[in-house]
Amino acid sequence: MRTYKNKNEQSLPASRNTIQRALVLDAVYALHDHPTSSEVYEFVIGQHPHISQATVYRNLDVLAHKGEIVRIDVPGGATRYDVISEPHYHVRCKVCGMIYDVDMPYMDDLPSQVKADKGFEIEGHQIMFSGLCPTCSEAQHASQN
Amino acid sequence: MRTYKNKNEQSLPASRNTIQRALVLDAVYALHDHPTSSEVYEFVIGQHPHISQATVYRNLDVLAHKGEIVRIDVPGGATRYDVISEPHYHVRCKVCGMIYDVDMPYMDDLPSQVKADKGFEIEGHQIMFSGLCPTCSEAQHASQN
DNA sequence: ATGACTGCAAAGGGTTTGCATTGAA
DNA sequence: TTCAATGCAAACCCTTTGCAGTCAT
Repeated sequence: MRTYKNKNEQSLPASRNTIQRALVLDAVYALHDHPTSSEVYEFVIGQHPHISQATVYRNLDVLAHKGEIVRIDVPGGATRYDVISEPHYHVRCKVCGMIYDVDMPYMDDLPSQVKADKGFEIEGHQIMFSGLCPTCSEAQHASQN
Repeated sequence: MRTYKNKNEQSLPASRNTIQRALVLDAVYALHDHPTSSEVYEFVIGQHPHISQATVYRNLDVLAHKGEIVRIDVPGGATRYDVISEPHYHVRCKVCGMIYDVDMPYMDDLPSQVKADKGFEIEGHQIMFSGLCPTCSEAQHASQN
């Protein structure tokens, strides 16, 4: 079972190493493909049947705030989580909603290209491409006879 | 009252010019600052008290599909709508959730920079910056004594 | 006359919250 | 001993849907 580490102890309340939290962290690593909160829940249920959904959601949130995992807020869809890795962008299939990583250099300097005329302090950015995944693209062509 | 025009008649069912639809279109133009669905609803209620929420939501969807307005799916927040304009990017204030336009060139060629090794057909992209708006930034500094 | 559109209310998906209890430190 | 974390259920926000009645064409 993955050991829990608190990277940002300064600003966050003391945390405890509970079985539930470790299982949630494990699940995100085990599922690795941007699981949604409920996919994490379903996975954890398999190992710890009495865990409640609220605990899973709370722990995903706590782990994301601590920097143990990354939260991906999906426009118009369920929140997904990812393991820590190099910053990168995502594509979302319009049809099935699946999220994939995109092979493209990360633009660290993008925020600096924004003319901050309004006094907005820009901290980060996300790029979400949209399109058709190979599976759905195929299905669509097939259904057109 | 704004006149309703159907730009994509080929693929969509015949549509009718109802008072409700015109009011919804008007509201998006009147509010102009990326109103959420419910902000549009609240606005329209002022002029047509008996309109139902479902009608407003349905019309926003219809108008977006017809290309009369633009839908902005906000990660982790309510859907917003915008008038038609040049494609552009947005910043979202982490604290108040308000969306602002960003003054930065639109990168038409961005999808072409993605290595389409997986057979993904990329059609579009959205960039959402995140940060602190001037108002919330000020409030935060003030609260730190 | 037809069927797109409306209003209403109910249901839906995803997430959060209140609260009494438990358990890691 | 303490208070962060848990489990449960209910509440929450935003959105969609079913359906009978309406009205633009």
